[in-house]
Amino acid sequence: MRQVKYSDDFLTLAARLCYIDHIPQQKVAQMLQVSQAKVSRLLSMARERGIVRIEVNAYEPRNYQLEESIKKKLGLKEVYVIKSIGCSNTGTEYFGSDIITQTLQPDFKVGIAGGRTIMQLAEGMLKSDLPQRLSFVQLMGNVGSIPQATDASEIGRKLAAATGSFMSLNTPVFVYDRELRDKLRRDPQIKQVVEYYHQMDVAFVGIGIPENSILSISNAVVKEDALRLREQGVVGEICGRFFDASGKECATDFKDRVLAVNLETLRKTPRSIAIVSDTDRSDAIKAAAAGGIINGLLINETAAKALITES
Amino acid sequence: MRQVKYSDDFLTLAARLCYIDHIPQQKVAQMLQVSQAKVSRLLSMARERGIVRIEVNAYEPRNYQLEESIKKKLGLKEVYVIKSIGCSNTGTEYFGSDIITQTLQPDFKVGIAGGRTIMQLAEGMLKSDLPQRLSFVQLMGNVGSIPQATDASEIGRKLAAATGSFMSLNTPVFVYDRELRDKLRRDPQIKQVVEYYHQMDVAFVGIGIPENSILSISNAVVKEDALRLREQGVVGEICGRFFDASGKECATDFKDRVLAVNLETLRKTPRSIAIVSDTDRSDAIKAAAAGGIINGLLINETAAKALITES
DNA sequence: AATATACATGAATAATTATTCATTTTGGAT
DNA sequence: ATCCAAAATGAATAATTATTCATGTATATT
Repeated sequence: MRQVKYSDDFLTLAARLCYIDHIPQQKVAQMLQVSQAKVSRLLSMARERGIVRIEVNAYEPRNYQLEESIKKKLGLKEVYVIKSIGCSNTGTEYFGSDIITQTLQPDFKVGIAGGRTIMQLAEGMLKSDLPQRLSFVQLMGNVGSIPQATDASEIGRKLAAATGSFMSLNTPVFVYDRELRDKLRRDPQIKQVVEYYHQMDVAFVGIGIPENSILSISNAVVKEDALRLREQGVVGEICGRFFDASGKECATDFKDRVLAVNLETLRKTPRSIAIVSDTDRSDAIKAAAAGGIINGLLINETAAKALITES
Repeated sequence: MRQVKYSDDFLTLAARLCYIDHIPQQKVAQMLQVSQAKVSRLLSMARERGIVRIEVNAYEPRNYQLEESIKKKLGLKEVYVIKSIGCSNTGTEYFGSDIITQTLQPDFKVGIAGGRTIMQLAEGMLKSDLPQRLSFVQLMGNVGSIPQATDASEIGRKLAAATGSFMSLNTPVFVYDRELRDKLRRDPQIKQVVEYYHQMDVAFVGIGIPENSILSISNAVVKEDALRLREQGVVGEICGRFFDASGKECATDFKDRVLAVNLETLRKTPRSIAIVSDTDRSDAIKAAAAGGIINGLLINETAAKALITES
């Protein structure tokens, strides 16, 4: 084992010249008779050893006040409102994912829906330190035959690769008719998944509206469908299940053809958390909360304000 | 006046992402929906506002222990030993200049010799915050007809340009014979300079040896001269004046031809400080101290160790 | 309102910093 | 001593950051 090569004194000198006197590394290199590359390395060592400390005031990503308002108004157990910065919500996923990740514990069984918002959440979670041995389970069938990054299966696979396992639901989200749906539900493999739903510690779902969701984007629900759904009293959608203003699943033509966790199961899951980033979901969120489909919400400030302001 | 455009919160966010999470500015720019240039500016603002603080352990450039040893051994009033770092002494001038500059006060009358070491000192001083209205005076004539950066006149001019004024000694350091020297000394302009010497608050001089000094480098003193000087008891040189081990000026053929402050004047100057960076000057330094030609010393650690170790 | 002025902005670019890679050095282990 | 593996090194290069510059925008002043 080689002894420590560089004295604190030497590192302190390099650090002082670069960080206090703002002398470029090239010149410091001349002064110290080493290469610029080494100065860069010395500085990195100095930071590691704590000779250089870069401190930044704490940034508070959450708007606690709004969180409390929403908790109260919608009767939710947990609400996270992520501050919107600039005109974008890009930072939202960054902090949102981190906050959500911190609420997970090793060996948790985690339900995962599909959609853009959940995908972004997952991407952020992968950058955080995920707990060990998480079990992910796919909450809804796949939206099309061509795998999409927004599919619950894709998202679950990636998460599981980082920590733990993944149980997939190998079906489309909507099948042709009720008969096929029922047959699939009797399949042992599918049954196993559905049983697993009852053991979830937490479920992460997106909230859609007839006109705008991953289903409409992929044309699983087209404009005419949306109109009809609205006529049938639909206010929102979770995992391909459409519900009315009271949070009850509506009797639509999709209801008998959907393969996904059912709303009653979500209602019984200890933590059922909706992840929302759009501002046009206020009514859907309220309905889901009213019906107890969700008891938690991760939302950005802009959407949260819309939620509080409207109605 | 425009109001403050960016909230602390926004700057804190940018700073946090860059400095804590180490996300490159380009990506932070996307997250915040601004250009990378702006992120760079935001960070600069954050540092300015104190939202980001970069702290470095204090670097101590001086070796106080050696300073005390040398003070005691040579009976000097002020000694500054600058730590040597790596194999070079480049950092020495950097810190040495700064320390010396801090001992100067506005309106000081400062004597300046020539030579490489003094030149480097001056270069460093120019980078420091010099006090107002310093008067510099040239302690020795010029070494050649072609202006050199190491000439006292060049050094003084530069310093004066930064703060205050400069009085030059418009003569060669060595003239042809005694008669010419004496005539020059009677010249009113020269006399004025010499009179000024008596008012100096501090003098900065280099210390040479016959074989190695700015005089030998410029061939004003050649190898044969050096040999002869050694035979005549010369141990060191300050401002073209050669002295023996007791610090008394030797009766050499240069003595009658030199145009420079005389050693007696230096002896009476409140602060007469030698700047030394080479290790082969130990005997010369001791002699100058013994004779009271200098009462102060700025030296690097390597040379200081040689000084303490030898004899 | 019209104009001037200072400030703000981002694209392009310059400057700086970090990393890669080929080579050398170092400190053991024979 | 001789060899080996690990670590260190700097030149070249890639990546990142800061600055310049041309243009746009807001504020103040006629």
